[in-house]
Amino acid sequence: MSSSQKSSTKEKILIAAEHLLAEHGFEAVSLRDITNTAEVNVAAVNYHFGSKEKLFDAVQCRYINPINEHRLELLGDIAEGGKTADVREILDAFMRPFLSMVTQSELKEQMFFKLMGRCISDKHGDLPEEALPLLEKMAQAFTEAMAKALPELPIDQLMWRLHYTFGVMAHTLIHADTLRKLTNGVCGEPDMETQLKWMIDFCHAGFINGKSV
Amino acid sequence: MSSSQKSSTKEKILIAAEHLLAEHGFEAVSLRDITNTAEVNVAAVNYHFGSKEKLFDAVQCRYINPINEHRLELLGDIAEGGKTADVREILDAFMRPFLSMVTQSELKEQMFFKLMGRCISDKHGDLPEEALPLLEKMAQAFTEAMAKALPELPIDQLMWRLHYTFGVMAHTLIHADTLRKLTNGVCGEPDMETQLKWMIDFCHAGFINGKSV
DNA sequence: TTGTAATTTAAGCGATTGATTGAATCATGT
DNA sequence: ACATGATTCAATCAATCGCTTAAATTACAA
Repeated sequence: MSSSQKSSTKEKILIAAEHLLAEHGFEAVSLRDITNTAEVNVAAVNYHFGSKEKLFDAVQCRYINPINEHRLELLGDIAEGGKTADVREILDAFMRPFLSMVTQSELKEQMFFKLMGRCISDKHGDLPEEALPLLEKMAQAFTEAMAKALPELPIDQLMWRLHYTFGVMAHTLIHADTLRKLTNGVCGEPDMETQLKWMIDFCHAGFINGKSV
Repeated sequence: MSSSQKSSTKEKILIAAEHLLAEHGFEAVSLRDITNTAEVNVAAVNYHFGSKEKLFDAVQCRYINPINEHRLELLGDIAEGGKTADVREILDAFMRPFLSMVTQSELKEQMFFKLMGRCISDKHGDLPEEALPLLEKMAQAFTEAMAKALPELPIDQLMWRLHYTFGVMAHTLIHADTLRKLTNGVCGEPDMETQLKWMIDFCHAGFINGKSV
């Protein structure tokens, strides 16, 4: 029963897939790459998941759905009683669940970030069906909260800025180590909390854009 | 001699590859996808380019190198005589060459943006060798210019903010139409100049982050 | 026109892809 | 011990992958 006792074939596949998809992306990994890493038979994937595509869906849903639930939960907390949430609080509620989730996953920090970044950027955005309803609900809730916090900002600009925020997160998650290599380490190794603060600072400034907080 | 007269096999391949790579990404397109679209023989790719990988390199270099040259040129203009360039000017010099290039390419606007975005995000950053020296020169020049414009900003934070700026651009380029679909058109259809201004506004605010301009 | 090089073509190479099969093995309850 | 269902296995499928070959075709200079 204990998960640490021995991992089932299904979990071994999931874990191997997570690592390989994070490292090489969704298009570049074959079933045999995964089953060799997981040290299981090729047929096990189709037995346990039905197809390669459904395995990928499972990998994505494993973290995306809990993260979006956590986002809605945090947003609900800061907006309780109908009070208007602060822009910074909203951005924090949007980004922080990634950091909470990384401690729960069995993936190394960087691996987890890259995997999440790929869920956003790879496969030109076709997330699994099981993730879409919650995702849209989350997107709508954050759009509304942000519109309430910035009532003067036109809705189209607001949406594009949310889009930019998504871009900052995705690019940072995927290419963090690329930046480290490119700059010979000058960019430092900020811990997760610092990384989060910097991203929120950047996007917060971009959202309020000169106006007073 | 005239390019409009008839396109050579080599150019037909390049054009087909540009469209398909923009639409589906670098990992998901096969040689036969390209040659079928271009209406040429499969062997033509290896005859004219040497390999699939070198064809992809050629597709990327076709626009990336001129864009980076244009960036350095614009940055040189605004920093001439040793004067310190403004943050907004630097961001403009960084982003604008994309817009200048789209009018020169034979690709539709959205296609071109998606292709450029994929050059940044796909293949976990392994750009062709022929593009790297100029890219690094450009990156260093913009880092220095930005450091001069924001002397109080620690170098590591500055680099991360440049990284965020890259993310805003890449994500916007690739997923512009995704946003349009997701929001049922509420996000509008801003023209290129507006799109550029909005991105620069967002990143500019993120860079100066509350400090006076 | 003839000779030579450049280009295009159809056919096929070995390797790998996702998926399937039926038999072997394992686990579990009676 | 036996039966039953769940799981794993080696073997193999057709399809597609990037790439190569040798012959046919074209372009062009002498």
